Amino acid sequence: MKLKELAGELGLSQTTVSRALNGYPEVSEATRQRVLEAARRFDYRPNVSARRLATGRAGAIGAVLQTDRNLLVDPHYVEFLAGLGERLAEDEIDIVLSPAAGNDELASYRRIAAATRVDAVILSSPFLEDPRISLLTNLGLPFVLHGRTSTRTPHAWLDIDNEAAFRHAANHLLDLGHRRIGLINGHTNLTYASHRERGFRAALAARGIAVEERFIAEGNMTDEVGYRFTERFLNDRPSPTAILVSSMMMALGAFRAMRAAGLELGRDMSMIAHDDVFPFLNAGRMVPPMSTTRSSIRAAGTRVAELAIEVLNGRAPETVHELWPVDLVIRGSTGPVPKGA
Amino acid sequence: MKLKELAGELGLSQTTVSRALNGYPEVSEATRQRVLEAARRFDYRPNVSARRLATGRAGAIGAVLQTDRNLLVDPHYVEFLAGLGERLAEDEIDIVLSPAAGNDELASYRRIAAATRVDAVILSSPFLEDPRISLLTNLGLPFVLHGRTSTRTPHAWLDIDNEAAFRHAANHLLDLGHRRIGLINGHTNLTYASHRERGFRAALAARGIAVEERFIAEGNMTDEVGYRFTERFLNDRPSPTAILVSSMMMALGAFRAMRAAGLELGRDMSMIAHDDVFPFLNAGRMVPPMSTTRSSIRAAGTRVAELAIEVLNGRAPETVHELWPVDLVIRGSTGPVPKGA
DNA sequence: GCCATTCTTGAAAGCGCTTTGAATAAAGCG
DNA sequence: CGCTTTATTCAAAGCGCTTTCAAGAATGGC
Repeated sequence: MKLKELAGELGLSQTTVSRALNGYPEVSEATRQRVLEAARRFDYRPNVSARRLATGRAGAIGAVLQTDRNLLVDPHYVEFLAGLGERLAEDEIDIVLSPAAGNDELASYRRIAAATRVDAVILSSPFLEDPRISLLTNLGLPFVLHGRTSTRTPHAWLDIDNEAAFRHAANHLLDLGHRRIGLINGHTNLTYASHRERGFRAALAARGIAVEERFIAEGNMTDEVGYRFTERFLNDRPSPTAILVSSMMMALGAFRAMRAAGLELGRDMSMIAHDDVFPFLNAGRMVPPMSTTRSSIRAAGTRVAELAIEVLNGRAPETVHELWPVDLVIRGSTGPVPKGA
Repeated sequence: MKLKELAGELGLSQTTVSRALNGYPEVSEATRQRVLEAARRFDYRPNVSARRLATGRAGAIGAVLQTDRNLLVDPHYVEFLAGLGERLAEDEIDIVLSPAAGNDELASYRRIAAATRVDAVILSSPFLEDPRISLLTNLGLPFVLHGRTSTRTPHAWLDIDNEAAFRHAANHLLDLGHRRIGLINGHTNLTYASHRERGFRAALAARGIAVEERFIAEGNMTDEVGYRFTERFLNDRPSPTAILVSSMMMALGAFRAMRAAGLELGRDMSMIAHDDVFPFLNAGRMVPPMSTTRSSIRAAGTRVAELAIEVLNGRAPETVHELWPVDLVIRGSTGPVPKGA
């Protein structure tokens, strides 16, 4: 069933039917109802390609899957995508995934822009200096960034307040009496990791406590990396009495390392981890329950989708800035400094 | 730069230019070269929507993102997607992601079929009884299944030989003298998990060894679940001297649990885990190196993409069946039964 | 009751590409 | 050399939808 046929059935022109279906105002209400009813009855579905050709819109938003940069082909990103997709589906916008080999990443954005298969793209996990921003701006391909960069080019972004989150977390540990605090972070060329480190340092500095550089580590946000850094910290005497960790994955590894060292989390050592709120990884149900800085990455995805839609509808990208506060959730993995430590 | 303009520049018709670019034989080699050169020079990019409209193909393949079923929004699936996308990109086929709420999953496939935005879909992690197969068959939407079902409806699939993999793994443990062997599996309503259990049971049965049901467990393939089951196994005396584990994630948890119980992996206890070959989780570099049943899920994605393309090009889906053998890689996490166990 | 508005509707012209059917030029054959 | 094949090229007709431009019908003001 195509538009022409439907129009034929109704004894109307394609024009009118098209308008009725797409909610244009210059159609009488009676006609619109008649058209909608018929469309339902004949199960009419507009041909997407035809519509896209006619409107010049792709009806899709792009996301790049970093197949090489391990870091991003990870649960954090998937959760974010889930949120994104949920919202886009409401507006019948597809999310098309472009896998990109890490080294020619920019080339892949160029390809995306040239191919005109998407109306906008979503950027994630930016670097402090991220060439994608100016590239896309120059290419004229609309985008919304999840995170921030130090780039001056104005653009749309949504981010969580990583700096404040880690400042508060560190403050909490300081309040508990901890003085040797470790930080297991993501790679600090990534903005969020850099912001977290900044927050961490700020908290210590505010109390005149020197940061011990050997207790600051960065790496992929995986269990394994969490394990190794924690192990290293613990072999270094005097070792930290508390650590701040950038992801729950890393926290799992850290936890393992503590266990392996015969330490009990929450008693012998404290830990606060950043929790992106994965459905399959409940910080509150762990043993002991994990103290976290918490912000749903899925919710961020949903909102980013919304912002992208607004931008496509004409909202000026440079007016789109959202900075979300982050909850600090104190549970059993944090406690006072053990005696004699 | 559009086709018409390019043709104008060349003094050729659109027809000829189109054919030259698309590799049709009825163009002289000289002309083809001239056209290709000009296309490069003018950076000509065909408009995808136009091409899709003209060819009647969506130029996209669908994949459903289970946003509710925790299980699938997971690293395994992402790896698979990465492989899929890599291959599809070569043929300029988009992969469009549809997030689906778990309960109305079938509805979302119906929507996809109705929307005609994709030429085919990819199915993953099927259940033994999976209604999607007959649904899609009835809807006439081509698909390739990664995995198998017990459904009789003929269709295209690619799977790894999970049964043989776990049979071999169990056999290896039996050869080492183990008699109490545990199995930590994914949910057995999923085919692959069911096949693995079957392989496991077959191996024991072949040697006349009774399976101890309390050492068979299934759950989400996460670190946490691996931890809990292993802990449970170890508290049950006599406890298993070896376990078979369905994913590396679970294996990490199992490892943690052993550590916590003061057991050394590879000496006090043996473990073989299934390794989907994640770039960020190297079984060989763990301590001790993990013995695994190994099969790259990314490679499977690549091949599934290829098969999907073949199906779209006319290959009969019922002729598309691939069963991949699985490597058994013995490393340090397996050893003989400890004395006195 | 007349003319200017405001509503509704339609014919037709694209959107940029592929593909059919035809025409022309070159080549092959006896 | 005349005629059939074969190799190249092209004009034009879609693909199914949106949208411009125009026109007819209905409404309103005076």
